Amino acid sequence: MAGGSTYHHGSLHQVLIDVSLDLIAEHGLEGFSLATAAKAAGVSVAAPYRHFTNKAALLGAIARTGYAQLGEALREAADRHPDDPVEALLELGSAYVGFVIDQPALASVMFSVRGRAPESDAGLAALGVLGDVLARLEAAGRLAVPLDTALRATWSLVHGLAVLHTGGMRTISEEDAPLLRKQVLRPLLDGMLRR
Amino acid sequence: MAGGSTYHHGSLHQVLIDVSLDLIAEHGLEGFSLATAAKAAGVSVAAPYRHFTNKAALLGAIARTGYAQLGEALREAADRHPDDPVEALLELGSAYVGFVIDQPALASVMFSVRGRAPESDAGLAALGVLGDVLARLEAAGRLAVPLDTALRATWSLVHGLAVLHTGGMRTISEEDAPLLRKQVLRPLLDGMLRR
DNA sequence: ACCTGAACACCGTTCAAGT
DNA sequence: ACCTGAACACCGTTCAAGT
Repeated sequence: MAGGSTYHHGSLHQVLIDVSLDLIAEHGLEGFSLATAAKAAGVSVAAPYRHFTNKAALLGAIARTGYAQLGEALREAADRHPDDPVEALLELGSAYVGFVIDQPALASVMFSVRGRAPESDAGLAALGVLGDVLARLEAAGRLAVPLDTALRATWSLVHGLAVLHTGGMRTISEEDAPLLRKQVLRPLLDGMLRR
Repeated sequence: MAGGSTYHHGSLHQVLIDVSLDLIAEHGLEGFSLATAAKAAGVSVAAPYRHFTNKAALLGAIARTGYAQLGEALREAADRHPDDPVEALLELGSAYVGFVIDQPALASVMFSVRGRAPESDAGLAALGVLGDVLARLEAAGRLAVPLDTALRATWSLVHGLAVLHTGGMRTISEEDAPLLRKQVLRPLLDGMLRR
């Protein structure tokens, strides 16, 4: 009772997120339980309910941080080619696939289940980076299809690559990043562009 | 005891598969339990274990039937254009997306979790149809990238379209099948082809 | 957005026992 | 690839009670 008790450590919210990602990395999303997360955080099974309304809310919070990180990664990638939107688009695709491959646990939460995330602000912001690059292409008269179609097509392609990889399908792997660009992203996305 | 007792009805295996798909369609894969499937089939919770080693095995069996159906659908699609592999490829892509959109419960099982299915014979057979069409394109000197790269790229694109749609993202929907072909599949897959 | 302990309903799985 | 009933461990969630 005297002095700085750690009884309320005040950061359980974040601790639960961190600990959950570790557990999901180790046992997969299926094998993840709120009970083990609570135990790993050193609190009772009921404690998480002070910070998240339920298990789905915890996973939703994790997904939102994931989309924030993804958005940052995509923005950095796009900014690497401020005056060449075609290169920026390829960089974006590589970054998307790379993010998912580098953070499979986080990605599994982001991409799991019903409307988990792209509907969140962070999810929309991440997509917005792609939309901006495509808008630049459209402004330059280089889009051969409507902008929103281009967005969905691009997103689908990189999402499919990432998801099949995560699911154990050896699509194009980390070491093959240049191959991914040259043999997949460049030819397919080129098809969407006017020369 | 006399005559045709239905006590052992002998088809519990199939009944469980059917009933499970109904339940998954209604409550999603998350909300699906072996216990409710057993109840819906009119047997005790332990009965399914005579037919499937565990819940994962039941879902695996469902996934395999799904891949068999998908393979059939893809074969039919490809056969619609026996002498035009480019058209066959587009038809294949449409069929893949259409299958997932038409059977979301089945697709959610097929595409869930760890190595559920493409490793199965049925899964490989389904992919084989795509491989055959691409091999015809290669033989005609029309592939601009290696065959296995083309396979993974094509699969990724249609899988991404399907998966984002299932996840609630309005990609290109049922009514937009011609749009899907003209504005997504044709331009992007064209990029993979030599003219 | 405080944490614990106890409780409840539900689920996956096993096992002895019954046809 | 027989089915049931009972049991166990585990999990999500709630709630009264404690700091």
